Amino acid sequence: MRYSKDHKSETRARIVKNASVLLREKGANGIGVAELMKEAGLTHGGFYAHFDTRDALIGEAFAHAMDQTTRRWRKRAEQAPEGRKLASVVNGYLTPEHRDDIGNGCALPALGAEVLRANPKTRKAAAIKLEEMIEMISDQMPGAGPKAARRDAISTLATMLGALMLARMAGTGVFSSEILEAGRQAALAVEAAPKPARRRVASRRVS
Amino acid sequence: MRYSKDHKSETRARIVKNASVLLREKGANGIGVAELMKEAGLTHGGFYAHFDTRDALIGEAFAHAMDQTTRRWRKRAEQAPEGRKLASVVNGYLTPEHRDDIGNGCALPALGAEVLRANPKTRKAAAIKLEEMIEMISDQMPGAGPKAARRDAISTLATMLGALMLARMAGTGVFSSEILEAGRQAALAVEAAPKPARRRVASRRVS
DNA sequence: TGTACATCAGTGAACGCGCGTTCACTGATGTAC
DNA sequence: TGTACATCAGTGAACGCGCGTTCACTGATGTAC
Repeated sequence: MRYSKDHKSETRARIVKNASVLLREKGANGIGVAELMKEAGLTHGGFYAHFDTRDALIGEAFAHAMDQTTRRWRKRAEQAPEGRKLASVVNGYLTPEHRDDIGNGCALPALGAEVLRANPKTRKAAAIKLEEMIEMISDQMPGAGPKAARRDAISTLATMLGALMLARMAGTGVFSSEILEAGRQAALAVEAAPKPARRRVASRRVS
Repeated sequence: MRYSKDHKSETRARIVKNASVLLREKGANGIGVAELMKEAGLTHGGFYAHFDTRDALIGEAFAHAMDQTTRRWRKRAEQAPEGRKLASVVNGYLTPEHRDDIGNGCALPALGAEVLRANPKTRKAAAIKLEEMIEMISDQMPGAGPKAARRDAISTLATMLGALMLARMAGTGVFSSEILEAGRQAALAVEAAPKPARRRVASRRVS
């Protein structure tokens, strides 16, 4: 072989990694093959030696972004002392730094709406990875049973993701900081609260 | 005039309204001028008699979607009995019907990520409309002072928006329903809880 | 060891298509007289 | 009332540009002998 043994697979991995950042920043329709290859130090023609279509790369970039997100949470939880694991994830999530770094940040707020417009295979893969994320958070949820832990993991994740999105929409000023803070308090309250038996909510009323 | 007195302004309003639906469904890069005009029963050439550029319409469509969302919440709150106003908004929000109707649904989950990529004027307008939304929810928040009401309004909105996004990512099955239910419980718990003085959360730790 | 050939990651010109935008034109209806 | 003209929302052909994709080619290096 003309290059190092796995030169090609390394190039491919680099393209996917770069694409997952650009995907989060600009959305699936915002990134072009030429730009992607340039980012990897190559020219556009070589793209099809690595991927069948642009869409195939997009799918891989989605998966990469979600896996990266889960991996980051897991690492953060592992490094935190017992009883502070979930708080560590939440506090690392709702920060100005994360708010301002969409490309390297959580896949959910950046790609949640995008993934719905992707092809069925990509959507299915994303749903499975979302399951994994919830399980990961659920594992860090203190007290109560596994059922309550899962339910709280879902709502905590929803609050985190929602607060980050709102904070981004609010810009970078005090309004945005206020949102981050409110989100942190709510997310941390779930685990911190000495839970009274949570009463069942009245049956849903559809408008 | 050849047509009814405000025929042109009605046509214009129709284009904006249709665009705001398509915008939520397909994203800003997913809708073309020709498609938009066809939707309004016209041909593409007439577009520029109504808008300077495609981007100008996108901006108006963003604003329309957000205003429509706020208006819907306000109406729902007004129709609910005292003490059930926020619950009415939450219960109308986290439903399978809303989950499955992105085009006519809340602007936040559909456009939150999109708006960040829009031009500064549109972003600024969105931030102001987000303020209005939070105030609207805050007005329905029972108990506590105005400061706590605002904080709770923000976190409730974050949970609602986040849960709807997660539910959409999860598809339409039991996993998705589970997310809607967990989100509803968490959002309703904020107002339902006989709030003990909520302790301040320990200082933020940035990772 | 040296030489001819094979391999293949990457190059860059070219193609076709979609889309935003322009523009000369249409035709229905209001207005002037 | 009737006729000529003005207005203007909407039409549809055309243009230019960007982008996904194709393809013949390059050139560096491994392999056969």
